[in-house]
Amino acid sequence: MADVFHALSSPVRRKILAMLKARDMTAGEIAEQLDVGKSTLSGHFNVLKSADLVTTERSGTTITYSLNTSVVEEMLALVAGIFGTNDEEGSQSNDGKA
Amino acid sequence: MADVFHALSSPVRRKILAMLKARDMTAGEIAEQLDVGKSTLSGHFNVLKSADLVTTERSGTTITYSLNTSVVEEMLALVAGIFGTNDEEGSQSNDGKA
DNA sequence: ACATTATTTCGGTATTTAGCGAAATACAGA
DNA sequence: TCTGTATTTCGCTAAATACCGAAATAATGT
Repeated sequence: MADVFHALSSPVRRKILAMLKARDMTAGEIAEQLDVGKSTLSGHFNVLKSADLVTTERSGTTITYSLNTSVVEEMLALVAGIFGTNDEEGSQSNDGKA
Repeated sequence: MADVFHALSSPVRRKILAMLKARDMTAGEIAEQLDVGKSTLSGHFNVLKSADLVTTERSGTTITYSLNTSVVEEMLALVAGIFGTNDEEGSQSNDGKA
């Protein structure tokens, strides 16, 4: 999952992850602390979910977000892949432009 | 340096890094293999240099790019900081939006 | 000084991203 | 079913990013 990097490239999203590291939180709680609109937050959550960095659990009307620490392993492996000595990155799919 | 993530978020840039892992290359060599314009490549190189992921060395008219593996350590530390158990990330500077 | 080669900067367009507020959806309780 | 609360989706705008080709810059050799 390469777009973990994209997910991590936003300061707002990194902040969300840092908050989630401390404890699970609902979207509303996070929105309050970050003075960013809830709709904007929702977009960030989608990015984080797509990257599999957070998991959600619904409890009534509220949805609680939790950090998915297991993905980090994959990410570190990916980084090690780029900078390490294996030869897997040649198959990283060309961008297919022109 | 947080924008290492931004630098790594582009598939083209990851590919450049993977190529550079194999051997040092000039901008022209990389441009040939990636079928992306040289001017575009130049932009990517700036991003990679800003993130300190590559170093350059001029030899006559050609500039050779090399991978700067030492930055990876910092990056992994940053990742560990977000997902680990220290409490440093609260100080990640608020985005100063509104 | 001129020509050649390598790389970058410049001007431009198209796509993506972040952000907002308002409306829509989802759920639970009365 | 209606109300209230929580979250997401829907236009929309502004800023950033990627891309190109052409022109400019840098370095070297003649």
